[in-house]
Amino acid sequence: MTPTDPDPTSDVGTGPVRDRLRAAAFALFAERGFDATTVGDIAEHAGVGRSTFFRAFRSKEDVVFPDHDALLERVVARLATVTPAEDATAVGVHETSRLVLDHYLAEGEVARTRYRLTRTVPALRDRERAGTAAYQRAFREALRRWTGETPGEDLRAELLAVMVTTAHNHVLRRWLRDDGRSAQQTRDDLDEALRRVLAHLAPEPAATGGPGSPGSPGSPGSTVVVLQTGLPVDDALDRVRAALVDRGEGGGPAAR
Amino acid sequence: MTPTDPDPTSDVGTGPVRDRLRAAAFALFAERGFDATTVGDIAEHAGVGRSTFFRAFRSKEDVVFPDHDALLERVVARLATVTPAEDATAVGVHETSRLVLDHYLAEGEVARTRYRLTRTVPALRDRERAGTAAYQRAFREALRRWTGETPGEDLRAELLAVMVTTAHNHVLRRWLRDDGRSAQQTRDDLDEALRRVLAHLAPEPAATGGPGSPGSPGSPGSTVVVLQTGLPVDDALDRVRAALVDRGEGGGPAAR
DNA sequence: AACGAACTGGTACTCGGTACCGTACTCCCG
DNA sequence: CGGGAGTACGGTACCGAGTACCAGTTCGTT
Repeated sequence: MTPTDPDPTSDVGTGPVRDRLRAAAFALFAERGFDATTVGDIAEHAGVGRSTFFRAFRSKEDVVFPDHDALLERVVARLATVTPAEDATAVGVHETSRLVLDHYLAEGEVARTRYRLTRTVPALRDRERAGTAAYQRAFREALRRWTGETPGEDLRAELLAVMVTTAHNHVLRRWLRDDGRSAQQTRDDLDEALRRVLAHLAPEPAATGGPGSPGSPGSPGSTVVVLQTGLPVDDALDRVRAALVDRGEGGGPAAR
Repeated sequence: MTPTDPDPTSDVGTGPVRDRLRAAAFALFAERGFDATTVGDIAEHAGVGRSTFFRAFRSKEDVVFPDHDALLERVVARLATVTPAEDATAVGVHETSRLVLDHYLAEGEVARTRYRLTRTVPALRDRERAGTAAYQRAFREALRRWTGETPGEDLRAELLAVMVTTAHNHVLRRWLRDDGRSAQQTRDDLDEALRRVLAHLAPEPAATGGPGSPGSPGSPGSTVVVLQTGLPVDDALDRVRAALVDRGEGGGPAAR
């Protein structure tokens, strides 16, 4: 009598109906395109009623983005373990990003099909943007816990978060386009891209060296020195010493 | 007889009807909220028919984002003059970003009202994301012309574009939240934020020391060394020397 | 006066999404 | 074996955004 529809806020749920609906949807999308395919078409093609479709998926677009929420939860959970130590933050962000990449790599051709759709249909494009925005938010909040709440530091957390997701998506898209890059090569690409990005983790990387740019002191992190390539080592060390003494600091190279 | 509806692809067009519609829309949005306001309500409240609304605005959301396209065109036009010289790129990006900021500053309370709406309504949130994505694309293409087409350089253009728009939106949002920051202070904030970002314009700042992480060699740029704070200077220099010799490099601190 | 362009209102339609109702099936407990 | 109770499903009705189309009005021009 009293209908007890299960969990309308989540579209998770395994069942043959759900699979048939997804298969029918992708078949019709490939045949007529996304916009020209109505929900009624999909349901009819799967042999179920229209109501059943909306019970299995929250919306028509959700057929294309099935387990996005679950992955996001895993990301948030992983980032929750990030501690305010620089190294831990770096590896935490790195591993979380790797987690997302591996998810899509495991999807294989499914991910590529979805990519082709998102590149074509504006509605799906927007939907994917919302997804990456959710990831950015997760990374930003995690980084904010480390960088603190000072306005200047606040921007840095936002920049780092956006850089991480951009680097990840860049590498991922390259694989999705299928340029013959293997999964392992793609993972290596992510490692290299994130190394470039996470070098900016150190506090105020733009404030080193040149006179007149003091940079924020304190914060139990590290100092970044930018060296030009091609000079003798001893000469380089002299300048490093001068720069360090000038700022009243000392340190040892952090192994990263 | 034969209907000659003007330019359905653009919603630009000045007229008293359009203004009345916008006024009525914002009044109703403030009163009942965006979702609870139907297009029929807006039209009725403005004293026109429902068809007239869709002739003045492409969609219900377009009432909130009126001249977005025009601003984007100005951005693209300004960025088209960016030349492949480092300094010219920096000032070009800087000035373009400033152009966008000034646009919103000139809007005043209108921009703040829109901001409040976009923070509340998910549909408008998505719409704004699409807008920033368009800006990012414009900056990315402009920067790509400078950084070239090599895959590694490609990522750098994307990172810079996303950093620029993020920094811009960061300071803009701070003003939109109305924390008592004046327009001139906000412009200064943008200057400072963009200085931090555009410092990364230099080629390949990311090859870091540390054993086991080789980093990309070559590339006539600079080397970044991360130092932990709190150690004696001499000890630090020993480690720096070891790291440099290990990589077969030398350098001097770059003034940036 | 005639004519056409531009603007407008109204009607009808499509489609995504929601709410609700009734029903068939299954499982479980007495 | 029989009867609730929960669950999954189909069907219907409805709302609102957006589109297509038609018809009336005004205005300027010849």
